[in-house]
Amino acid sequence: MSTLHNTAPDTPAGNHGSTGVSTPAFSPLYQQIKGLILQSLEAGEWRPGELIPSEMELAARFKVSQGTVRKAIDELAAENLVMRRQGKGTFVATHAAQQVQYRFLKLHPDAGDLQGEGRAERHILDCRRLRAPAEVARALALRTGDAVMHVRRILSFAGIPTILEDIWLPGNAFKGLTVEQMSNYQGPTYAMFELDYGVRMVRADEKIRAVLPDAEQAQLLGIPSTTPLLSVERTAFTYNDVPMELRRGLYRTDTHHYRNALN
Amino acid sequence: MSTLHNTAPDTPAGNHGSTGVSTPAFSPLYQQIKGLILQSLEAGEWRPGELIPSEMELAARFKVSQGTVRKAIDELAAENLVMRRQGKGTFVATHAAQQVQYRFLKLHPDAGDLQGEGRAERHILDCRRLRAPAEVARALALRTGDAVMHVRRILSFAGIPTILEDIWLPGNAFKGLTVEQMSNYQGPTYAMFELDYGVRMVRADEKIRAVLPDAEQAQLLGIPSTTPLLSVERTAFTYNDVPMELRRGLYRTDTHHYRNALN
DNA sequence: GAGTGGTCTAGACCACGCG
DNA sequence: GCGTGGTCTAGACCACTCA
Repeated sequence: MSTLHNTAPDTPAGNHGSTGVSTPAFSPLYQQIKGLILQSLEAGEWRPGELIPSEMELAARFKVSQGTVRKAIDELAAENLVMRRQGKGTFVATHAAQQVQYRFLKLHPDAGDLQGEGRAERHILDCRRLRAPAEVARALALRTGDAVMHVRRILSFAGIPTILEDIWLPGNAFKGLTVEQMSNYQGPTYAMFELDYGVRMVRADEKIRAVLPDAEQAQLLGIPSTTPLLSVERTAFTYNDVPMELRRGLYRTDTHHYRNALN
Repeated sequence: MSTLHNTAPDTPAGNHGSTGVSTPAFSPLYQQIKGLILQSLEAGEWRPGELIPSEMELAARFKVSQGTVRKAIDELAAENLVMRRQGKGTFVATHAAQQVQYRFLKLHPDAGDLQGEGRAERHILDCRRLRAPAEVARALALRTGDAVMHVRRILSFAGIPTILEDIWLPGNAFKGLTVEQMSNYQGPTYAMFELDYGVRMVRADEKIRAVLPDAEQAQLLGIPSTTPLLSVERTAFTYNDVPMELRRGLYRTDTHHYRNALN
């Protein structure tokens, strides 16, 4: 029963690696519990949108107090991996959830507090399997030449083409992705990834630059190639910091802006 | 002793406004404690960088358990208003702290993992008092024509002018700001604001666009006016969401990029 | 009314920093 | 060795949801 306590005399559970100790690496119980819950999430024991066991149940399963499970879940909730709802339970987070749709999209219309404003219309230009260029392979932790899926699409708001996006996905995980799939699914693309491919994007990094479009890009967006655009290069990760998507967006910022909250 | 408990029969402390009740507005004890600590922070009872009373002391002061104070401080720490250090105590956050310097600056060199890389050299172009244009007044919650301080400066990295920045500050709070002050202070400008004006920036919002510089801007940065730049418009707030700075930066993104973490 | 998350308490013990 | 924040527990009660 004490395999988790690293204060236990014989079977400490901390990271007592057999390697030369460089860090004490004390890990509190609730962190270990968090790790176990995380494993279950990765393994798909509970799927996106589903209810996970109650705090009491988990406490019983792991032989710790409710408070300890609570603190573990607190952190998972802070990282948007689960969502708590008082009176109902704790749910596995999903991009399909109404409250957090388009969580990663930071482009907002300048005026419109009418953020509903009619969701983006998507126009898929291309969707094909190809060999990963060096840069894409690096971002996705693949080898150059490995199979990747590539999607190119345009997002329009109120009929105005606003975002030109290139998306690269690991070929293995996204085998068989089609234009129809990208077009027809209602709601966030990331929700479709969860549903159809069991891949849940958990966090992302973005690198932002100001650029001028080349002739093709300008033409696709219907703007002169002297209009400066935001280049947003996003790497999205699943559990365990595994990169699962590289996305390069060109954003028009004459009617929209990228909004960021600094804390 | 029970003025804080809104479960107390007679003197509930919740937001029982005399206005028509639209929200139950139940507010847990730890939130109320957080509010009280916040008041002390605003009032300057403890100054940036200073140690605040221990959890036990605060628990005694507010007549609650340590755990409740703890949860209040947890939230303050999560919002970067205080910093905990095990074994030492809890400190009022400051932009002068080594660990969080330039917390709001998201522009990073492309290659240099050498993030030390020699801090920015500042070149102050201008610093004068003037009457607030409409747009500035709106952002700072002033009236058009109210006095504001305006600073224009260039930040260079490795000798290359990279950021052209215009800063507007409320004239009242920043009376007497000089070029020398802006130039001479070593370390973050926000740390100087804390030290010399008792104004601590707590959070900020940024609106980002891609733009082309006008002739003057291009000349100041030493680039052709066909080079697209990042326009970063920041509103920074002190306690209580009071806006205290409007800043408009033009960032070169040929050698640097704006980095953002999406959670 | 039963079940879930949320709050609050009191007490014990641990890890850390410093004199 | 003391004081600080950090962890863990056990138990009571509150707020919310739903049948």
